[in-house]
Amino acid sequence: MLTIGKLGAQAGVKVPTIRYYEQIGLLPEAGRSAGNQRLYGRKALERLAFIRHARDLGFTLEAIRDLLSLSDNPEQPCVAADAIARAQLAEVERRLARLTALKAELERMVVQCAGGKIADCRVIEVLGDHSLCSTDHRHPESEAGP
Amino acid sequence: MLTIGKLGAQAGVKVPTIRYYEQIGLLPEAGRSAGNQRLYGRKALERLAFIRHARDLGFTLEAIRDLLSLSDNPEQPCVAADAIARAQLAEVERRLARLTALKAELERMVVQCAGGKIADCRVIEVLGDHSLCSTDHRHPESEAGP
DNA sequence: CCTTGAAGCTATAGTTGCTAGAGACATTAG
DNA sequence: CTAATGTCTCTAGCAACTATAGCTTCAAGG
Repeated sequence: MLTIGKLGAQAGVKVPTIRYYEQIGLLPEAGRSAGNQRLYGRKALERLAFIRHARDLGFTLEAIRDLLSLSDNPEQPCVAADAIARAQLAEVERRLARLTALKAELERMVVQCAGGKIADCRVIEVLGDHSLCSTDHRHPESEAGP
Repeated sequence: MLTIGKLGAQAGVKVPTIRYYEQIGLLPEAGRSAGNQRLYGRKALERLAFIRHARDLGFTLEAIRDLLSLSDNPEQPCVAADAIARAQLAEVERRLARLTALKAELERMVVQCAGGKIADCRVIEVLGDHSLCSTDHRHPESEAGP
C-alpha cells in the first residue's frame, strides 16, 4: 500500500494534484489508514498513470473523464474513444499551424531589431499594425502560455 | 467616437474583455458620455489592436504590459522589446517541438482504431502504458486548452 | 412622442487545472 | 523521546477571461 506521497512520486504527479483529482471525482475516494491517511494500491497507481499520460498528451480533464468511463466498460465499441483522440489530434494540428506562423513572425521581429531606438523598432510596429505581418494569425482561440 | 461595442467589433475583442483590460490597467480608463457610457477614440482602438495582436501572437498580458510601457516611452533603446520577443520565440519553439511529438503520438493512436471493442482499443491501451509510446512527451509544462 | 429592444452599466461569481498557504495531526528516523 | 518530515482539511490564489443578474441608456420605428 502506498501513501499519497509515494503514489505521487511513482506516477509523477504532485500530492495536491492527486487530492484535487479525488475531489473532482477523477480518482475514487481512497481508503484510509488508522490515522486517516490515504492509502493506494496498484489499481489507483494505474489509473493515475493513465490520467497523467493523457494530460501529457494534452487531453482535458473532461476528455479524460470520458476515456476513463469508457475503459470502465470494456465491452463497448471503441468508436467514442477514437473520436476523443481524433478531436485531440485536430486540436493539436490547429495549434501547430498557429504556432508555426507565430514563430515566423517572431523571427522576423527579432531580426529587424538592430539595437536602435523604440521609435525605429519594428517589434512594436509589427504588433501595432497587422498589415505589416507576413502571415495571418488572426484566430479567436486562446493560445496563451506560461 | 466609438462605443465599447463598436470598438470591440473593430478590434476583434469582446466587450467584457475590453472592460477587463481596463480593470487590470492595460487600457486607460475611458472617457464617458453624458449617460455614463464609455467612449473611445482612435488611440484606444490602436492600443486595443496592439493588445489583441500580441495576444494572438501568444504574448502574456504581462509581456504586453511591458511592451506597451516601452512603446509609451519611445526614446529608450529597443533592447528590452527585443528581449521580450526573443523570449517569446524561444517559448514558441519549445511548444512547437512538444506539439510535434504529441501529434505523432496521437496519429499513431488514432490510425489503429478499427471499430473494435474498448478492451482492444489502442487509444486506451496507449494511454495506460507509457512504454507503448515512441516518443518521450513527459514534460510538466501546461499545454492544454479548450 | 413614445415605446421597444438592443446595447451599455456595475458587481459578482464561475471557468480550467492546478498551486500555495495555514494550522493541526501522523509517522518515522535517530 | 524528540525532531523532522509527511499528511490532513480548508481556503484562497493564478491567468485570462466568460457569464450572470439586475439595472440604465440609447437609437429607431410607429
